[in-house]
Amino acid sequence: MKERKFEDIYDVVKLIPEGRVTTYGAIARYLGSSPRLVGWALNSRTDILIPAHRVVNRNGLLTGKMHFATATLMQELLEQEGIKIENDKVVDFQRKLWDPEIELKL
DNA sequence: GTATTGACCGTAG
DNA sequence: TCTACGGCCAATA
Repeated sequence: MKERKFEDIYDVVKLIPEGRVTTYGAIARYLGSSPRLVGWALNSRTDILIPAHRVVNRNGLLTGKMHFATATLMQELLEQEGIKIENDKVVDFQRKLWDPEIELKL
């Protein structure tokens, strides 16, 4: 795979099914890169259509909500998919967690 | 070309 | 338990 890590990140994020969330670290580990690349990729490439609202940090906290059009947009989108948000945090986060390493199994 | 930063994570004190 | 620091890759100034 000669694709850049960026392309891989977008590809993985796009593969996230509705009602599921993933973490920066999970994607980074799956791609063999560092979590910063994931967050930085989304922030620099917001022009690309990707369900970035399904990507949260290790604690299930919506850290990147501030980067969306509105601080509540991320929460609304997640709730729209059936994910409950409480205090800017994903409820049953571990259960809704979608890890590429587990789901894609390499 | 060098320095700093970024939507993070893990370990150490 | 909480706080602080390093690591990783790429982009911007």
